[in-house]
Order: sequence, then structure tokens, then C-alpha cells
Amino acid sequence: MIRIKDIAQRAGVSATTVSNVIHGNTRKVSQATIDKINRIIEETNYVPSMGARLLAGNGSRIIGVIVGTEERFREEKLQDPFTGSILGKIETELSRRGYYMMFHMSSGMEENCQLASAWNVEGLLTIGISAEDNLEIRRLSRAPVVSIDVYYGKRAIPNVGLDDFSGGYEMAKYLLKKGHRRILFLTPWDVGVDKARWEGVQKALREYGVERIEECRQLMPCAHEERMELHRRNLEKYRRYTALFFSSDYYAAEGIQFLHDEGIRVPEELSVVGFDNNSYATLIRPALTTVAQDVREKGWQAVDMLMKLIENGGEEGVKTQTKLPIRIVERESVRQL
Amino acid sequence: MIRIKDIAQRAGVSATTVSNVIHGNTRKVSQATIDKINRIIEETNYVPSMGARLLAGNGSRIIGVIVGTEERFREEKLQDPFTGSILGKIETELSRRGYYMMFHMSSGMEENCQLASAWNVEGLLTIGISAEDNLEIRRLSRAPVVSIDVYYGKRAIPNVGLDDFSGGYEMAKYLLKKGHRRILFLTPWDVGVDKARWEGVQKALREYGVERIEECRQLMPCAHEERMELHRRNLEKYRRYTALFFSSDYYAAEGIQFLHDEGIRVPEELSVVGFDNNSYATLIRPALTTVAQDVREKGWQAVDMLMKLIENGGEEGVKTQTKLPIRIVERESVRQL
DNA sequence: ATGAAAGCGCTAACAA
DNA sequence: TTGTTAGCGCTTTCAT
Repeated sequence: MIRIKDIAQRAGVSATTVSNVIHGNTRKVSQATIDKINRIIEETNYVPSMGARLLAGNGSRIIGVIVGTEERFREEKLQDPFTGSILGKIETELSRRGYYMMFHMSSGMEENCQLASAWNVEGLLTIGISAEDNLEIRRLSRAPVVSIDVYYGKRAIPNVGLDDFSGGYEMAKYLLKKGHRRILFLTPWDVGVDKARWEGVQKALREYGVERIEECRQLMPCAHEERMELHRRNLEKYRRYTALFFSSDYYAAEGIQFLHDEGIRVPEELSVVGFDNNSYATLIRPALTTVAQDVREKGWQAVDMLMKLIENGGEEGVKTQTKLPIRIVERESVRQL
Repeated sequence: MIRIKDIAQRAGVSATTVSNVIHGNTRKVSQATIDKINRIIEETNYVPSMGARLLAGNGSRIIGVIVGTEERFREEKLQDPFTGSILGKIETELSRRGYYMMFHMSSGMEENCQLASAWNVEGLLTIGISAEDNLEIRRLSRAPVVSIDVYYGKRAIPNVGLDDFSGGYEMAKYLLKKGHRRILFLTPWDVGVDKARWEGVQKALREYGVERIEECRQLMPCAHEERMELHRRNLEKYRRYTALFFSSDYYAAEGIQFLHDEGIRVPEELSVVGFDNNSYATLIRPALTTVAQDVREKGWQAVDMLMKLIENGGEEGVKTQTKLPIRIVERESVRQL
């Protein structure tokens, strides 16, 4: 491993000068020395020791990316196209800006803080972590934290989210305009994005004078088998609706296949819509009408916000709450009544 | 940030003693001191500075995980369930063993070596990197390297793979037994796993006396749109076959939908099979008959092999070539002729 | 325009 | 049983 000292020796100068050249403090270094040092750096493929940089008080250039998950879904979490997709974008952006990405799937809070402080990360990006845990992370971390898709109460940390409310609202309105009145919103969660989506749905239903709105939502289990079990039990109930609005495309695709297996034709007998517009939406038949979000943009925004917080050394003057827009993508899974 | 020195001060001992206790070199430390130090460590939430550890010549406890990808597919790469799934398993295993995972998607070789040497990673795991690049990485890296799903020529590095040949062979035989003779193997690649799968297919076809075997393979473009374009152009050709064997479930699912859109019924008019047994296989209708691989096992094996190489300090006595078994999963996408 | 030296937190060899 | 000390590679302050 080649060190600054080695370069200095070769160039016949001191380590300080080499360090200065590397950091561009070249005001008082002769051009000849600069060139010589740069040449040697090139030739020797010098790579600075991050350990030493870190110890000397420089930034680690590490961004910790934490994906929260329940322990039992830990190994499946990354299979979901949303997580995969946003991670891909985040890594790309981080790399482009010269940062390293330390990746961790968290089940507990200690590990996260452990990671953050052991490596002196310059920033933290969280995905799928609850509001409370995010607040806790931020409390314990010196580095700025940006969360993705979190809904906060009074106290909030920088966050990049989606206009989930409008997503629910617009899609429900779309269905209502198509003549649907018996709409069932299916979701595994009563919090966060799914809650916001449901609130949007409710607003649209109210506007159209739909009654007994509380009957328009069905909570589902997270585990595949239990969910299918629920569907089987609920088949007769589903028949009483004209449209099923799943809170994500995967659930919608799964739902369409379930209905298909039960001999119920989509959209002729029952319309189905989803949320996300990921690969499942285009793969399934009928192709899924869904609420589209730009996941790559979300990843980009999150990294960008984090970088601004790092550069700025604080939150003043930085926009710390972003809500990306949604749009309805019409395909073939909804019938005009 | 709390340091060893601080703990030492509180405990009224020297930093060395604290360090010794931390590392379990407690043969010559009194129980009282041990307890006191441990208590203080607990209380203060001490987290060692990895920078300092690193500099002091200790391991970084970082494993670099490098996912290779063409630049243009960079942001989609993680969407594919295989990559997501194996990364999830790898992270879980690494975490469990107390390692940190530095994640990088690589387009060039320098970056990889950069990452490895800057952070003094203790090991490297590569996914989707070519044989040549893997050899290069291993040449340039002091740390052990384990690749996943790579086929090497003479010179090889530790690798965890799949019995792709048998996968192709068994599936082709399955189709042949079902009476199919006009089988088309569709794949984007003529190298690596896809080549091995194709060789397996060829063997089975030969055993059944199928002629003009070279006409039984169709190379496809990687980009979705170009691939669909190819399918459209080739529709009449496909009709002349009785079974389409796609080299991955995603392509198979996409193919089934394409055929569906063209009014060709699967499996009544044309049988379709895939490879991987991922979420697409169960989601699609007809449910896909496919070659199953245990991705989590693959991830586990890769981490395990790497750990053995690290602990062992070399390759002697470590099994460095693993081929996981495949098995055929029969669903509904193949018709008995 | 360049260099010497101290210090970052930790480890390990050696001393006491 | 515990402590002293040198050193890991880099940065930065202060001299020269």
C-alpha cells in the first residue's frame, strides 16, 4: 500500500506538500512540484487510507443507508421493486458524488446508532423506519438524517415523501367517475403512507356521497399465505364491491391472480387498481391502472437533500420536507360502469 | 464521543487495560477491574472508532459487496428479485457475524479496487461481474474475493454458483418427456450461466434425437422495448415451436403476457417455462413451471465461504467452488402433448 | 515555497 | 496485575 510519505519521498518533498497538493491548497506550491506530485500519484495508483483520514478528523465520506424491516421479512424486503429501485438510485447518486454507501437492514435501534458512530458517517438515509425511530436516530446521531416516506406528528426530521393523500384521492375519484360506488381499499397498514392514501380515498368517497365509508377499507396481513387466506374467506364480501383498490401494485397483481383463480374476471366483473406503477403493473393482465410515483426522483431528492444538509452544516435554508407528485396511469383493469 | 481513554480515566486504570478487557485478553486482569470496565462501557454506550482501529492495523470488519451492471441498467439492476433477494440474505448474514456491508454498483474496475483498498475491506463479494473482471479484482485486492454465479476458464477464483447445466438439461428433458420436440430456448446471453443452461438444453435435445439444435436458441436484447420488438417480429417463428424456455422467470412472465396479448393461449397452444422460481413465477397465470434455485442458500454459502477464507487466511483447505442444486417446480404453464 | 511536528483513537510489545 | 510507549497514515498549525 502506497502512502503519502512514499509519494513525498519519490518527489523529494515533504508529506505536507503532498497533502496540500492533494487537497488543492496549491497557492504556495510551485507548479513544477504540483505536476511532479500529481504524476507520481497517477503512476502509483495512490488511494488514501480512509482510516487515517477518518482519524485525522476528516469526513468519512460514508453515508449510512438503513432499511427498516420486521425481522421475519428481513430477507424478502429487498425483493420488493420499490426498495430495490430506490436503493439503486441512491447508490448511483452517492457514488457519483464520491460517497461510499454503507448498507444496513435494521431490526433494532442500537445497531443503527452503532453504525453511525463507529464509522462517523457523514449522513444517514432511512427507508421503512417508523417516525419514532427516525426521531430517535436523529437524536442520537451527529450526522444529518433524511428519511423517506415517513409521516411525522409535531416533531419531524427532514423527509422526502409522496403526495399519498392525493394518490388515494385521485384514484378514488377516478373510480367514482367511472361509475364505481362500492370501492374497497385494501392495505396492510393503518399508519404512514397507507393511512394517508386511505384518507385521500375517504375524502373522494365523501365528496360523492358514499355512505358507510368505514366499510370501504379492508386491512390485510403482511404475510403472503395469511393474506391469501383472508382473500379466500372474504371472497363473497369482495363480490359485493365493484372495485378493489390495493395499496400497492404487488398486492393488486396478487389480487388479480386470486380473482382469476376464483373465476372472477377483471375488469368485467370486478375492477382492480394499485399504487406505485412498478414492474408488476405492466406485467399483469389485465395491465394495471395504478397511481404512479417516480421512485428514482424520490431517491435523487433524498440524496440531494442529504447533501445540502451536509454542505450546509444544518437545516437552515434547506428545504427539508418534500412531497413528490403522483399521477394516475390508466391501463386496462378498470371497467366503466 | 467517548474514547477508551475516557473509560480508563473513569475506571482509574490505563487505556491498555480497557483495550485488553474489550478484546477479552483478561487472563491477567482482576475480575473487579473487568466488571468495573464493562459496567462503564455499558453505561457510556461506548462505540470504538473504526477509523482508529483500522489505522492501528486491525480489521475494518467491512465486506465490500459489488454488483456489476451495465451503466444503462444501473438503476434497474436491484429491481430484479434475484439481486434483491441475495443482497438481503448477504446483508443479514454479514450483520449477524458482526460485519459491515459496503455496497457498490460497479461500472468500472478502478472504483472497485479503490473501494477495497481505501477501506481495507476484509473481503469482497461480487455479483454479476465477468470472469475476467473478477480475476482482475482478485489480483488487485489483498482481501479474499468470492464471486457469485461466475463461470471461469482455467484460472478461477472462489465462487458460489448453481448447477445451471442440470437446470437446462432437466427442464429440457421435462419438456421432452411431455412430448415437446420443438423447443426454443430464449436468453439474452451467450456466456456464463445462460451458456451453461443452454448447453444443458442441447444435451437433452441430442439425447432425444432432436435435429438442427442450433435453431433451438434465440438470443434476445436486454432492454425491454427491444425485446418486445423482437417478440413481435418473431411471432410467426414462435408459433412453429411447442414450448418456449426462457432463461429467467421475468422473461418468461413477460413472454406469457406477450403471447396473451397476441391471443395465443398458454399452455394450450404454446407451453412456457422459466428459470429461477421467483415471485414472478407464482404471480403469473398460468403459474409458471420453472427451474428453482435457492437464492438464500446461495447468499449464505457465499458469505460462509468468504468468512472461511478470512479466518483461514488463505484458500488451503477451504472449499472454493460450490454448485448448488436445482430442482424442477411443476406448475401450469406446460401442456402434455 | 516547503517542512517539522503534534495529534486523531486504538493496539500491542514491552516494562514494571 | 497494570502501565508506558511507539506507531498506524493523514491533516493542520506553525516555522522556516
